[in-house]
Amino acid sequence: MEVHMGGFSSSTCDQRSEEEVDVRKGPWTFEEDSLLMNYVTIHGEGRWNSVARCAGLKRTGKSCRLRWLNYLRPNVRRGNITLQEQLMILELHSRWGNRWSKIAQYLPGRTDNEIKNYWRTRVQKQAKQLKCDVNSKQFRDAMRYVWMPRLLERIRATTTDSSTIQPTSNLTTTTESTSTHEDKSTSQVHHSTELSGSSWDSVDAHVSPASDANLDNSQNWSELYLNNMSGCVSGSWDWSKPGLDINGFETQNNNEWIGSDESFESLWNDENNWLWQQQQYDH
DNA sequence: AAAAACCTCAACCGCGTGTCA
DNA sequence: GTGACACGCGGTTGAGGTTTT
Repeated sequence: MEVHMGGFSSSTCDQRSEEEVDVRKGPWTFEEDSLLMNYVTIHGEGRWNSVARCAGLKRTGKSCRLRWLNYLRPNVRRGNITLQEQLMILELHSRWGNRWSKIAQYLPGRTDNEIKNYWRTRVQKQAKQLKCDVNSKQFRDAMRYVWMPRLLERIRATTTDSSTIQPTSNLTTTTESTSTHEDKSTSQVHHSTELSGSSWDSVDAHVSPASDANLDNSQNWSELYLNNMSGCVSGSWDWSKPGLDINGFETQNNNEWIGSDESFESLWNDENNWLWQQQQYDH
């Protein structure tokens, strides 16, 4: 379906749209990237079908939009998902499910596509290895009471300034009282995962998505979030709160993103062992 | 060294929603 | 109110890279 809308309607655009018949698919070339980058830099985002035509690209508007958002857009973060980001993904997914774009709002520079891929390749793989559904209570509990506390500990270990992260004592206790304590797990997990649609909306109203303007605040932003998370996974988090109170994060000082990815793989290996042992124990 | 299996992630697709004439 | 179109989202695919056998 070829669309001829207003927007960037110049004579050259009109001419091109008449000539255009074939649409390119597949990986983008350097030349295409350059064309799109230059055009959007000058004219701005939006009207993607027009962008495709006027920039001289034989691509669909959709394809241009996706390429821009996931790759060319400034401040796109690439590379391994950090421990902090993993933790946030787990937590936010427990609240919102597969609302990737929503989750991505709280991970500056990360795209919904990246988060979605992370979830599918890493998290769902874990569930598969445990032979349980990713949405099952068993797996959710494992995430909340084993995996997330472990992540927090890892984060603490890699954080030079530990003053903003709570002591591990809480976490250790939590880890030791994992899914064998059914009642405790149940009450908390249910609070986090069985919110009604309207509750979700009220959560939205209390949380400020990270914007391009505060990308550089990511360290303190994540640290403050993690402070909340420490309470959350250790059981001291008050689930009756309407949402994450992270509005203030946006006013924090600028700092580099903390943590490293060096223990990323070992974390997963550790986690495999933890979860596997947990499952064996439960059985 | 080569083949097979597995993993990652960029990109596509279909659908729902918003906007505008 | 309705239709056409743009946009955004989530699910899915498959090429290419990596690891295992």
